[in-house]
Amino acid sequence: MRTDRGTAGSAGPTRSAKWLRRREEIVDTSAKVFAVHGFHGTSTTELCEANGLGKGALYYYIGSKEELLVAIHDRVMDEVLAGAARVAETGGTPPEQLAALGKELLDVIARYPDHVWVFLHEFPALTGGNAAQFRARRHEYERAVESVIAAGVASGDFRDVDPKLTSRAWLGMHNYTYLWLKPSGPLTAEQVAEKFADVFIGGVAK
Amino acid sequence: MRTDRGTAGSAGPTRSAKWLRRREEIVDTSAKVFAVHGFHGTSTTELCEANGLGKGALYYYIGSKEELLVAIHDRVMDEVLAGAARVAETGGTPPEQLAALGKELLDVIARYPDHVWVFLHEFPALTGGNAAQFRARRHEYERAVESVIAAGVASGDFRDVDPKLTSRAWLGMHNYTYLWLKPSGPLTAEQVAEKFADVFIGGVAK
DNA sequence: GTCTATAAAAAGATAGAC
DNA sequence: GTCTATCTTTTTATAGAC
Repeated sequence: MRTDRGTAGSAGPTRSAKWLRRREEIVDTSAKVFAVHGFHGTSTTELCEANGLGKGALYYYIGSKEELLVAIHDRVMDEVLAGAARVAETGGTPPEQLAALGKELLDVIARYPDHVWVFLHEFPALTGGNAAQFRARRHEYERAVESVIAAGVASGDFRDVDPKLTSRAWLGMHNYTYLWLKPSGPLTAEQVAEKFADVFIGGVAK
Repeated sequence: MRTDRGTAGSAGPTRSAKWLRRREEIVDTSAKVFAVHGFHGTSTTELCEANGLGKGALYYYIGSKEELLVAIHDRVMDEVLAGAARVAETGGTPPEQLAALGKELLDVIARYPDHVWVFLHEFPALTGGNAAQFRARRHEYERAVESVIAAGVASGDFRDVDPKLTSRAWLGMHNYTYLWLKPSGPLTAEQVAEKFADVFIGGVAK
């Protein structure tokens, strides 16, 4: 499930476990800086300072600044899609699945606040194939949400709402928590997800 | 209600109506470019091309690139706060007021898609006093939404929900439409607002 | 008002020593 | 692996002609 583009995929040279670990650290630290100053607003010099490295050392781990952005996006999409897969595997009624999707999504947002911030703000900075691959994965997730809502309409659990429009409402409500949801609380991701499910599922219920 | 910082406020020189009109045009055109490439991702050279001006001419209308960003944020906040003021003036029950707030907000998002995109993505690029003033106005609006929800709880129209958390859910659902709501449709802002009100108000109703 | 030319600083990325 | 020095390009902004 985890993507490997730009790390140790079959295209590039094989790297040591130590190199891979250090690279992960660099990605996570850089996400924090990008979340504050933005992708284009962050210089490679700033990245070097944040990571405690010189230019040469930084570029020993990355091929370009954009590669960091790709890794951050992949991290988020890996986690989000894994959550959706767990929900699909567990099954349950459409209302149960929608509630479970909310819990999984807010869990990712709370665990990776910086990565998610970057993901939601800087995706237009991805270029070429990187942008295309990201769009495809984001679309895949959004379609999964839409499907659960459509299933709820079909089962009679939900009113006859428009699945696309309603999934967009649901996504907005949940994604927007990136602005204030923190792992430190006061509310946990699970508590927020439950309150959101009360409102949203109550609002679409027959 | 309209702010004047950086245009023809009492601090700077008085400008002709023609100069002010041209400046507004430049702000609107620049919003379009910022919405695509981001604030830091857009060079002044790009802004010159988009506006059909040379460097010298562009800087005849603006003091700095950030001044454009301020004007874009002010445009959005002016419109959003004016909408909230209209709702407060009209009055009505809390559910009616919340529905009216949704209509007003989506109307702004549909009429100023580029400005709103910039507003939601690039507000961290504002510096110093510009950032502080923006945060205050955004906060003022969010408190207005929160108050209507608190009033609904007090009146018994809504369940005993947490006004802060619930206002955040509402804001997310509505603000997130910036990604897909267009003046060209297929759905109008008003139609979307009605569907959203059905879900949200139904979900918090007693 | 708008232009061209240019200043002065900062950007992303690389080279080569250690 | 990490450093310093540097290359090349691009950046924001200004000067001064017209």
